[in-house]
Amino acid sequence: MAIIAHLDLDAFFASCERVRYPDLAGKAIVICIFSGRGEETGAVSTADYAARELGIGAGMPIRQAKHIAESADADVAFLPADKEYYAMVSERVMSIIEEYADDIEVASIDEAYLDLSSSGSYADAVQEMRRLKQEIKADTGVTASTGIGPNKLVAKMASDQDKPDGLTVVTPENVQDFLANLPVRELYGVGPKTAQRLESMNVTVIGDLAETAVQRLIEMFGEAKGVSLHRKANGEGSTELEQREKKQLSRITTLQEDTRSMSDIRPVIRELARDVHRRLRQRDIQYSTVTVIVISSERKTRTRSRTLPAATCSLETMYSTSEILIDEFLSGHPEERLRRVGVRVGNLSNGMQETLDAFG
DNA sequence: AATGATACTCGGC
DNA sequence: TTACGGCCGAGTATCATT
Repeated sequence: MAIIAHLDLDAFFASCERVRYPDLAGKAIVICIFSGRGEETGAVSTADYAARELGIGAGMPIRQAKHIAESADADVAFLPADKEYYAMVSERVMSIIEEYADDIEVASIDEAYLDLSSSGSYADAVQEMRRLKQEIKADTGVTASTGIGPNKLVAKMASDQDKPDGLTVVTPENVQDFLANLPVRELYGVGPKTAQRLESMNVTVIGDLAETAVQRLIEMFGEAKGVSLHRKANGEGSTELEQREKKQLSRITTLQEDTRSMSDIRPVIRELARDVHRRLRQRDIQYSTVTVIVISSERKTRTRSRTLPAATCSLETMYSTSEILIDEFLSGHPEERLRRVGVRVGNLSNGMQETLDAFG
């Protein structure tokens, strides 16, 4: 039987900064993404646990977070996000994790799954994870919350139970009890909308969901989602770890001011495209879909995309396609001004696309 | 009707 | 009083093809 662990680095970006700047000891840390429009406009990316206690959280406007910090007369450091540095720390952590498992799945910059099946027992898997947590802390200074279970779903939900720096084990015989009393909202894949619809069916905890006839769930949510909810509520999940390949790459930014003028937007789009292109080259990847992301003055996000006849790595194609898509969007929305714009490429394939002219 | 590709939105972090 | 980023993958709607 499979034994799977999930590991989640605690308030990861904030932890990285604490490692880099030991003088921050005693202060709460808030990682910010500044929009560049004003001195302190932007949003919170990560709040460490001390900041969370004050009521500061991810997604919150920086101004609001600062207001909270001032009102509480708390000592809070607001630092700009440095993603490249966090990616370096993440790589070090992931390479430590690799030494502890036959196979790992890097799920994101701060999350990974481990296949610990060869540990033999849950007790041994627990010992392995204790040692792993210690080694990560000793080598990189960051802490992790971990969960162990019979599949990825249970392991991930277990790792959510005790944060920061926790370790929660759910053995196969404990899966039902573990899930039964948790609010449905905590089931991975249940957001506010699904939770509300479940509420209307008098389903409030995962145990209720597990007892609901799958047919009823299908009627409410459709075939795919109904079956998926039923399986998850019953603690069923995949034990297959995947070698994830990036499916898309994007850059998005906030414009200096709201505009619908192509002469303002074009240079920005080009800069974003150049950056996306640089990252594609680094990885020797080609793309065949270009998407532009636009956020209007009213904060409404929309996208327009186009799939090309063939994969390419051309920067010129990325420029021209994104400009056409932006143009089309503006023509279709003559009243709207844009606040933010982004460029995304998808349908990625590994390079090595030899030209086929030998056949032509 | 079934299948797969594409286009677009949503929400987690 | 309000305050508002930059990513990513999953989910869903829609379309083309058979």
